[in-house]
Amino acid sequence: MSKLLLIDDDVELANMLKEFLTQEGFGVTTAHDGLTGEQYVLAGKFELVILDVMMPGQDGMQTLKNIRQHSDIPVLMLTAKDDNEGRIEGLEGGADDYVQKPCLPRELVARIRAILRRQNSDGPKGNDIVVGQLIVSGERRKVFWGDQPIVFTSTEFSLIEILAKHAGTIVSKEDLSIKALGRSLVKYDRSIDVHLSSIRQKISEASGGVNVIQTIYRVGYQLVRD
Amino acid sequence: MSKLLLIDDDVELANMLKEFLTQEGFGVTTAHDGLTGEQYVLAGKFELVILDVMMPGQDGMQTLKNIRQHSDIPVLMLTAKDDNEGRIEGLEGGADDYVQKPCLPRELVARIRAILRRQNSDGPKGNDIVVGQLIVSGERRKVFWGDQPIVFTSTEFSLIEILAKHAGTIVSKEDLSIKALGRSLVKYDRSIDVHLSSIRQKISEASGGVNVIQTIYRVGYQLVRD
DNA sequence: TAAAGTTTTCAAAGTATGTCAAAATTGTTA
DNA sequence: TAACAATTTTGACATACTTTGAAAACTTTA
Repeated sequence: MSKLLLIDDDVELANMLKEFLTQEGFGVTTAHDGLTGEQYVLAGKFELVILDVMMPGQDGMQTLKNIRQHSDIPVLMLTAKDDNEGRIEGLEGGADDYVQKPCLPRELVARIRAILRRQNSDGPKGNDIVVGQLIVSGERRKVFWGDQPIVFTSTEFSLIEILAKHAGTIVSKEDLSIKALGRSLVKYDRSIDVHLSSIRQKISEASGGVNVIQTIYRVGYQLVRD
Repeated sequence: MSKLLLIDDDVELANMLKEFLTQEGFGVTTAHDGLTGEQYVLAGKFELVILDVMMPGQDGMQTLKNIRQHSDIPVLMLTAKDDNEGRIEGLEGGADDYVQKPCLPRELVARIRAILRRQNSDGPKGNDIVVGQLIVSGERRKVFWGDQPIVFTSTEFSLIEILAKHAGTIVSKEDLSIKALGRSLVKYDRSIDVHLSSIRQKISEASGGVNVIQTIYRVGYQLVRD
C-alpha cells in the first residue's frame, strides 16, 4: 500500500478524493495548507505528494520549491483548468506531473500509478543520475557500477555527484573545490587531484579497469559515458 | 541534441511542430502514419517519440502497443481535446505522458524536457561531430578514425573539436588560442603550431597517411571534408 | 629569384597531474 | 579526556603535458 499525501485547501474535495483513493488501495493523509503539508513531507513516510497549486497562504508552487530543497519525493500537481503557465512552471520546478482540476478520479489514479511505476521500477530511482554503467544516487548518497555498490567517502561522493550532474561537460577544479570542499583552490593545492585519484581507483576496481573520468589539463575533469 | 520522432498524419501541423522543436535544439524526424513510425523507431537512433493518437490506418494506440513490444523508448501522446478515456488507456499502455491537441508548443517542449530529464539525467550522446571518417565526441572527449580510437591530450582534443565544429571553414590561430588555451596569441608563440603538428601526426598514423587539416598561411587552419 | 616572414618538426625546459605515504584533522567510543 | 578509527590534506617523487627555442622547409612579395 503506497502512502500518499494530499495537500489541498478544499476540505470537501480533499475528503472525496481521499475516500476514492483509499478504495483504490492507497493510504491517504491530507493537509489543508502548504506549510503543514511541507512538514508532513519532511516527517517522511510518504511515497508521493498530490499538491494543489491554488491555495490561500503559501501557494502550491512555493510549497513545491520548499519541498524540493529537502526531498526528491514525486509530486503531482493539481492545476486550474487553463493555467498553462502554471503547468510549465510546475514541471520545470520539479513536479513529476500535473492533473487538471476538476479531474476524473480514474485519471488521477492512472497518473499516480504511472509515477509510482517509474519510481519503483528496479534499477535507478527517479532522481538518480545514470551515466553509462555508473549510477549516482543523491537520495541514498550511494554509487553503483551496474548493481554493484562502490563505497565512497563523503567528499568523494560529492565530487562524483557534481561530475555526474555535469556528465559530458568539463567541470573546473575551482568549481569542484568550491562545491565539494567549500573553499577556493589555492596554489599547490592537491586535494582535488588526490580525491579524484581515489575515486578513479575505486571505480576501476568495481568496473574491472574502466576509467570514466577524463583530465582536462590545467582546467578540470569530465565524466564521460563509456 | 536529442533526436525526436514525430508521428502525425497531419502534415502541416507536423511541419510546424518540427520547425519549432528544431529551433529549440532538437533533431526532429517526421513520419505520417503509424506503421512507418514504428519502423523508424525500430531502426533506433531516437530518444523520444511524439505520437498522435488519432490517425487513419493504424491508430496511435495500436502503434504504441507495437512499439512497446520491442522498445522502452519514451512516448509522449498527442490526444484530442476531451479524450479522457484515451489518455488513461495511453498511460496504462505505457505512454510516458500526453499533451492535448491543439497544444502550446512551449508546453510540449517543457514536457519533452521533463521526460528526457527523467530518462537520461543528461543529454544523450548525439552530439558527436562527424567529418568524413573523423568522429569527434565532445561528451566522451574522444576522437575516432572510423571506429579506431585516437588518443589525444586534452589541448589537442580541444583544438580538433573546435576545428571539427567549424569543419569546412577557416579558424584563425587567434581564435584557436583563445578557445583552446584561454589566452591571446603573442608574437613568436608556437604552441598552436606544435599542437597541430602532433594532431596531424596522430590522425595520419590512424588513417594511414591522410591529412585532413589544411594550413592557411598567416591566417589559421581548416578541417577539410575529404 | 632573393629576402622576409611563417610554419613544421624535434628536443629540451617548464609546469601540472598521478600516486603513495606520512601528517593533520575530524569524529567516535571507552 | 584519551585513545582509536576514519578521513582529508600535505609533501615528495614519478609521469605526462605544454611551451619554448632552434633549425629546416615552406610561402609570399618585391
